[in-house]
Amino acid sequence: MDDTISKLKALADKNRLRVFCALARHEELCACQITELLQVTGATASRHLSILVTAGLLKSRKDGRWVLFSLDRSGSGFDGILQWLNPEVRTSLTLQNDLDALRQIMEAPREDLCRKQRGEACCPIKKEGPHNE
Amino acid sequence: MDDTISKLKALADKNRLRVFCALARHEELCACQITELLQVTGATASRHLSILVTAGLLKSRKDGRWVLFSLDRSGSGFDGILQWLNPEVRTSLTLQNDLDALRQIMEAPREDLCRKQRGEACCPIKKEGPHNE
DNA sequence: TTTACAGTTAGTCAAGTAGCTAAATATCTA
DNA sequence: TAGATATTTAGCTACTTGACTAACTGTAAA
Repeated sequence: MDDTISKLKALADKNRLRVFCALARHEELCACQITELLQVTGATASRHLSILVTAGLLKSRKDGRWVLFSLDRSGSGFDGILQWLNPEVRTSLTLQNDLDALRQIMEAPREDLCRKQRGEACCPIKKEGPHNE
Repeated sequence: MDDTISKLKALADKNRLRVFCALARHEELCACQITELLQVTGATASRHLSILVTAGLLKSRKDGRWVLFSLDRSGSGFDGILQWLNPEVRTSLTLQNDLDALRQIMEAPREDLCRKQRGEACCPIKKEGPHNE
């Protein structure tokens, strides 16, 4: 039961749900891409990611100096989660905007993306747009 | 999306998850039965119930001086939630114990149950048992 | 072997939340 | 109507959590 509650808690946060849904559409994303998507500090993104990994919802692998995250589909009840959330991904404006943003984030090489993440904004990501729901 | 997060937040609490799972097996329960199940004050139970109702997971109806709660199956993605949680209900010791406790709680008439909920314990509910998981 | 940089961990703060008691709001019964 | 009782609301306290900055740990390139 504690396991289930961990999963629910992990998903019961807007930023973490955004990450999870983004990974339902993109096989793998690195930490800096997720940081860029959420528009939070790298530390904050890292914390969210570790919560999702600990809950058994994501898994990660190292690739040189990058860490790549993806859904961990092995967990029990995982299909139920996806079945529940899939309509959400299709209809939520926030999540749709995320997919648009991700498309642009992934166009830039990761090196460029991360270059000045702890300085000024680096990437010409179109912000704004219909974002209320 | 906020709607989904509300549901996730509502379920991401042990006591509320217990209530939800109890109602997945018993069509209707009144507030005092749930209070007895959770072993918290009536005020605390009421708070949890209102969170579940606000999230659209439960609905309630008045029956005289009692308020009866049941699952609100009309919400989008509700089946996904149940599909996710069903294995949990079958395997969690806590939830199995809850079902045992409920059987006894429902044997007593509600009047007896509630009579001294704000005094000493009223009902011979067998506590203890295998409760670790 | 420096230097740069991707990512994590530690520490802090503000906001949110679960529990309680006490008080308020129905509803039934004598 | 008065009193008992079922539930909710209000107010408090302790704990949790999401955000940040700063410091630390790898890894890769100059």
